[in-house]
Amino acid sequence: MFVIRIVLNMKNIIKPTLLDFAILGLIQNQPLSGYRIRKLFEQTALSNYSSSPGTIYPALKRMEQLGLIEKGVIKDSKKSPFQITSKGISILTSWFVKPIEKEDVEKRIDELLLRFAFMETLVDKKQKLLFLTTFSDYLSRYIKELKQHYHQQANEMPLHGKLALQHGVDTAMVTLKWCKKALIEIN
Amino acid sequence: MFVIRIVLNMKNIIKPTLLDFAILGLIQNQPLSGYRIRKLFEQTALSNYSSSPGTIYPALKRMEQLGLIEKGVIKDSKKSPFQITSKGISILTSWFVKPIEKEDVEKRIDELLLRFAFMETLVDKKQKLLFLTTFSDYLSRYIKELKQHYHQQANEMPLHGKLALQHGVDTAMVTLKWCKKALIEIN
DNA sequence: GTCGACATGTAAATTGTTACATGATTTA
DNA sequence: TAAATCATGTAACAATTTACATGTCGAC
Repeated sequence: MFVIRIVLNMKNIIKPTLLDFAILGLIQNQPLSGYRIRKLFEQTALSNYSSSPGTIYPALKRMEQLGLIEKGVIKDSKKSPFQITSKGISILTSWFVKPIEKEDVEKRIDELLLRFAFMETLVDKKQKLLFLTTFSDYLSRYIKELKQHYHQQANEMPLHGKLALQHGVDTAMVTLKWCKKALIEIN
Repeated sequence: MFVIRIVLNMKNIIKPTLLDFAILGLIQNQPLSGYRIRKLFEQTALSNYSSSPGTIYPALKRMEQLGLIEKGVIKDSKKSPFQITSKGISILTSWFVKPIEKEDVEKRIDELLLRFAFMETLVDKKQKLLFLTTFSDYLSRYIKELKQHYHQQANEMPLHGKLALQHGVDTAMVTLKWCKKALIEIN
């Protein structure tokens, strides 16, 4: 039996990776060369993202082809660092304001933190507050779930399992506290 | 110019992925089918690891070929869940007792927690204590570094940058506290 | 007898890692 | 002038995601 597979590879749907967003976030304010980006990734430790050339340079090429970044020319210099395009800004902004989901809070805290870290200039105060309150709400619910799970299962769980789960609760709680703090600072 | 590239693809050096270790950890005590493993990954939420069939089944095949797991046969049942082999146990154990490095604490906390969560039965108390104390030590140093970084750079940092960094400090500190608690519980 | 859960897989595309390779410029 | 750092890439490989595909079994 023959199956004709129609691939809907819509080129207008751009789905950058976390690494792509991290790069976009870094260059949103000032142009940076691939090398500078790598160094920032190494140093700031904010990132789990690899800074190896085999990661950064292909990513830059990819994003240039997608029109998210472009090579800028600097007078009196042979350097041509990458700068963000308006398309890049719009993609980055829509990442910032994308509604937070349950799963984000349970599995992708890092991504949420990255979004927050870079959203300073591109979104307004209202959006920032919405981000933090939604984040808080999902965190509260998640913590409740974890605690419930703990109390129901604690008897049958091995010690190390309990402790690992406890770590999950602890970090979720401290993140919740952090949200409250951040809400105050933003105001 | 011709270059003869000698590829040292030593087959005796097995480097399982985190997903592999998570699976090994799950089946170390009881055999599980691929499906059961997937469900556990979905439910326990302990894991960021994907539970899609395209992830789990190839991983199981890989590990079976490496001799880390094998299909066990259950009487009165057509099911043949995977069980860990002695080779699997030894690989898993050496992962547990692998010395913790600075980078692990700074970038791979998740992996450390996973190691801890599964090491209960396969390593002795001394190793567990060593694990936690080393973890603590690196965490303390890391927190010091982060705080130093914060105080040096805080003036020039944008608000969101400061807050994100603060979150890093907060979670590192809560993890340190967790280590102390766990040390007491283990004793 | 259909729906949902159980159960296991494959294929293509994408991503990321590791290792190699090269050359310019600065600094000691 | 040698070493270190700046700077940019490629190639081979390994791993993951997404989507497709199939079949069984029990419940209602």
